[in-house]
Amino acid sequence: MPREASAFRKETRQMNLSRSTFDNLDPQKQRRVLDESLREFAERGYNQASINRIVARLDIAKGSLFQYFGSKEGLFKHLFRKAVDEIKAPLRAIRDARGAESFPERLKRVFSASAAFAQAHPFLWSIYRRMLTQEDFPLRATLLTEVRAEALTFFRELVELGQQRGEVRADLDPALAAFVIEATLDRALSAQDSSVLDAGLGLSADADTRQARLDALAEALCLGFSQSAAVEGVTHV
Amino acid sequence: MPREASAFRKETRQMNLSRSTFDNLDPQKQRRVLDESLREFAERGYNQASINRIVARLDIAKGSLFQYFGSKEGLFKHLFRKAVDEIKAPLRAIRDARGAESFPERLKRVFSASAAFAQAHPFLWSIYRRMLTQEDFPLRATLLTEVRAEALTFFRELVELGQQRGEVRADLDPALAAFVIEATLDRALSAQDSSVLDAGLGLSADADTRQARLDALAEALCLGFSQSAAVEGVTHV
DNA sequence: CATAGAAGTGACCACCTGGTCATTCCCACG
DNA sequence: CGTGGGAATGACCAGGTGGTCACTTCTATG
Repeated sequence: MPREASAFRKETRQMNLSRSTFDNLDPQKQRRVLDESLREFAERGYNQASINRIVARLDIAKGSLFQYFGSKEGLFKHLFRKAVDEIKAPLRAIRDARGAESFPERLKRVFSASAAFAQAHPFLWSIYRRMLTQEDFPLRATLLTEVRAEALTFFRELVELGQQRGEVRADLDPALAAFVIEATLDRALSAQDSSVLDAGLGLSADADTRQARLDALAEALCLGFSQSAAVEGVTHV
Repeated sequence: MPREASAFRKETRQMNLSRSTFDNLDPQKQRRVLDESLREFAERGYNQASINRIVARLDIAKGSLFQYFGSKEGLFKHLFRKAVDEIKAPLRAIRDARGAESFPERLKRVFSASAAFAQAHPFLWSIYRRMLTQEDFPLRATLLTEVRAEALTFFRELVELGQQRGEVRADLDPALAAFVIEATLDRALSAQDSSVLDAGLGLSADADTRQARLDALAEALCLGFSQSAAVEGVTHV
């Protein structure tokens, strides 16, 4: 750590930017600190996460962490801000991937892309899920509204696009459909890490099975449960 | 509290059953203790729940609680056992409500009955949800296999019954449909207490709107998203 | 009334938490 | 070399936690 770290020090010194202590740190150290903290929050949730534990694992003085972020909450906010940005990017990528695919194909693609993201960034995903369900995070309302609105809007637009193409029932409420999609996807993603949540569906099994089950879920949402024409008269109003 | 309490004491003494201290208590006191503890666990989750706070609210010595239940975990398990029973009962009631209704009607009925239960027993519902998503409860695995398996089985049977009646597509995987139903319902019930989860759908609005939205959700699941026949060729394998 | 045995009590314990700050260390500069 | 100033440190703090236990209080009974 000495060589490059001191080189970086020199550089910052020369630029004489008086940023915060943490910003002046060797980027490698920054990453190490952030990664370990993220892991702790992801594994334990906000309240159970322990600064002492983080510091011990980093082999760093406790005072340092507080010098960097001011407080536990400050550390968490810093982490989360970064996470939100990292989550937004791939979501946008999927949205902007315009293709000639049909609505069901697109939906399947979104499902598997999301699953891949959740698996590639387990800590981010874990923190997001904890915030959704755990109530006592700082800034929960603000952050959640922000992220969730983005996700629901994304799904809504997907549905609306399908309607314009005539692939999705015109009388379907896009917001409602988005709600169902998000609920199903969320549970499916949770199930892939937890066989007890999976309950035998196969989402926590090997990659192929999982993929097949995700596709089947998307398809079930598209086709619906009902035997085509027969029931429509009964159910509609 | 003196009169009836001492009468109860006498009674237990006469039966000379040497049950646990807590069992010998005046039932009213038992209920008070259980209710307040349930509330604490529901509001804070297992780890954040504080024995000190419970005891203070009950105006009881801390030693007493530990005499009753041995430990924090003991108290929780006691609570939990009672809760599981109370959750199972209404589920069975709904299942056994046989009628001539069509599948979509039944599904709507299940949705609104569940919503009613969640509203009538907010503490039970809150603990159930916390355990579903929070990992660090004692007995979590037990709960999930016991209660959730029951719920999923229930939904699966509902779907299978619909298939026998020819109301539900025969090629639909009942377990998969149950998964979607449970995911949607769970999100809907969570949304009714939290406008941030609701995100404008109307589930956290007044009773009428909520009811309408729940019905609409059930209907969307039945009809599916796709424009009837057209898409089927594309999506199915 | 005396008493055994159960119920009730709260000071106390070890441990852990987030947070502080006087001090020391480090190193680029003049 | 000496020095200025940012980075690093860890003993220390007040407060909260689950849990203990020697003690008192109650009361149904002989």
